[in-house]
Amino acid sequence: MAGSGRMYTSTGCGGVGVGVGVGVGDDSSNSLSVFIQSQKRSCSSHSLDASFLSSRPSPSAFLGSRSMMSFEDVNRVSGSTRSFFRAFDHDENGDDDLDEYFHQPEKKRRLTVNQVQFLEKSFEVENKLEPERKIQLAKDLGLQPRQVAIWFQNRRARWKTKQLEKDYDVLQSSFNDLKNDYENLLKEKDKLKSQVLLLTDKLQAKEKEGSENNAELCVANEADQAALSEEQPQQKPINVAHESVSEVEVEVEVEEVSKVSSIVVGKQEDLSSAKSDIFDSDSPHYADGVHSNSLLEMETGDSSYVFEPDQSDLSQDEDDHKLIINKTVLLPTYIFPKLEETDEDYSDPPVTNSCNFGFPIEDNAFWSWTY
DNA sequence: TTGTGTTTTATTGCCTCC
DNA sequence: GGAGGCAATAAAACACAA
Repeated sequence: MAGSGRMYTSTGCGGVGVGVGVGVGDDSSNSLSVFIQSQKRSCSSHSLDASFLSSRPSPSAFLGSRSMMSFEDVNRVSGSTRSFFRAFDHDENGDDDLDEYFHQPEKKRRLTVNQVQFLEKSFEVENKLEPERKIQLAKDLGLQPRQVAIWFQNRRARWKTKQLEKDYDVLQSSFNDLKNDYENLLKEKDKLKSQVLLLTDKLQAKEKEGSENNAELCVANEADQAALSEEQPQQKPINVAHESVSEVEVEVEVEEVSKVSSIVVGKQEDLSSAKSDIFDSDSPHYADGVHSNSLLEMETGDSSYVFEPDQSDLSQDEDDHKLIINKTVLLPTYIFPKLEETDEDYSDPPVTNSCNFGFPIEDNAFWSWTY
């Protein structure tokens, strides 16, 4: 044992190296040697070991036979007899062993099963030890108060370790869950990304087609305008104005599509950063189903991007002028209704609302990350 | 029986609280 | 300043495979 012991005089414990205290209690007539000799005569080697261990006949523990005998039923249930005390099983040199024992420095001895059970129960009630309880427990168990305090201290340390292991397991499993979610969302994102590219190509093709028609219309309008100007020179040509607006709007639409595309496609970094936010998923930020729309508004600067089922018909069998549609509905209908064509079946989600575009509500985190 | 890893008991030094 | 808690550590006791 390294160094000198810390002396706890106030608790009355002897600590290491206090000296052999023999029978100073109410049953002081029972000297240590008498006690041991009687045990040797009446007990098997095991019970001798048990009784001896339970009463902790260490130099510091033998401060009185009262504490020595106060704890009942001290059979040591488990444990081998490989301990130091096996020496007492040999009758022929028992006295020599006793002398040898008491000239040896203090040895550690484990508490009995019953002592430990008693302490465990007490620990369950309260894991901190007030002085009164410590004294009482020490009395009940035939231990030094200091031993009880040390046991509680070590027990608290073990409890803390176990608790940390539990916490670690919980965190580990929740991390794995979130990791799986994240990987699924990445896959989903890639799918959407390719869809956006496809639709952008489509849109550009339509735009090309539209401008060709516009050119034809312009030629026709010029002829009309010439005829009309002859009749009503003051009147402004309505069709021309209409068509010039159409051109502008087509441009606006293309810009908006690329804008939204970049929002969807260019959010790879956001997903990465969202990784670190995963651990804050309790935040209402991620539970807000409307949040995605709000973010989209912020990105586009247009509060009119409310993705509702669009009544506009963008099919090609309509007049080409139908291409020019209010931008408030054009983009969503170009991009999102096509989701129904994907492998994923969103047609019958478990829970949906008007803000999650038909995605299962639990997938809303995706939108929080993407937008 | 022995070597080795684990558990338990105990010590030490530092810190906080009263 | 003393009491008590905690982290780190030592060392004995114990379990178990070879």
